[in-house]
Amino acid sequence: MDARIEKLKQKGIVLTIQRLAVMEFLHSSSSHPTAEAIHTKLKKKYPMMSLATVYNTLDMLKQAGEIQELTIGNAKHFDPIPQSHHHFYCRVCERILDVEVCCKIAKSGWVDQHKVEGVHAVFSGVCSDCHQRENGAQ
Amino acid sequence: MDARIEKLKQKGIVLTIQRLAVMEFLHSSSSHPTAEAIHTKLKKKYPMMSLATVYNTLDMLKQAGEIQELTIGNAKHFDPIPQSHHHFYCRVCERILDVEVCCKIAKSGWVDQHKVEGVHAVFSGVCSDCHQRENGAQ
DNA sequence: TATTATATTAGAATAATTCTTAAACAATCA
DNA sequence: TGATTGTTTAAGAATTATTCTAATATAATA
Repeated sequence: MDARIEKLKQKGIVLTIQRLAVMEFLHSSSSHPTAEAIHTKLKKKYPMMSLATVYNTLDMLKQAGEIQELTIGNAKHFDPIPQSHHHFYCRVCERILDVEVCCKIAKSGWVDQHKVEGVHAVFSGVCSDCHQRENGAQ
Repeated sequence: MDARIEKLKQKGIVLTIQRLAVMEFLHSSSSHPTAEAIHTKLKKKYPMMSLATVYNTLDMLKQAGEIQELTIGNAKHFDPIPQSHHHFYCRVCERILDVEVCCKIAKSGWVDQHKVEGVHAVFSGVCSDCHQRENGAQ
């Protein structure tokens, strides 16, 4: 966490309680929360925390290249890992999880004559936790 | 088009001018328009056409499995091909195009111990048209 | 500590989508 | 064909997610 704070300081970004709280929460969570979810959670600890501040902070972190925004389903989710990677949406627990796979097509640089600069895949199905819960006892 | 109309009739769906217009427009367009874009276009031919009707019709077609909804960027786009396939977003012309590739990872059925039921990839970069325009003359 | 610039809050504003309700329409039946 | 019935439409109200506004609070710096 300290390394991240240092990095933001060097970029000339003012560090506030609210900003640190949003950053810390994002990094402690593995399910890629929405702005609303972040606000709901943080309001318990910091009752004055405004939803607008959560949006502002997320936007600032995005601009600074510290996080990325994912549009999955109907909501915007925030991912503390800014590097491009793929995701898995579990239809049972509705969490969004990181997956570590590499798209060979994107790596080649071309798809159907189009020049590829990036790719984001969202897999969907049943995550390992939910699958184990459903089938493990049998 | 007639086959599609027949299919909807068999599903007990009432066919109206508005619904046919939305269907026809979607199938004639290759760039996966938003509800707003469909409405704007159709209003020229049918001035009474309501945006709510466009949304209703798209929702109905989605429920009927005739189209699919794509959330790409900040907007919802509609795709007349309901079968799962992947897309390419061109950052120059901002169109969304179909690409025909197969994800081997999804095909295997598993990713990082999660059970995969589907996958949707969005490639981004410069489409072949724009790339040719930019580099073709050199 | 005083200054200055930036961030925060609360609530207003906006945009996309959905809901509501009376009127219009399509399908069915007599 | 005409009446009936249930469904769809249009217009605008309502809702939801997000962004903007402006006064106050806070952080960094001198």
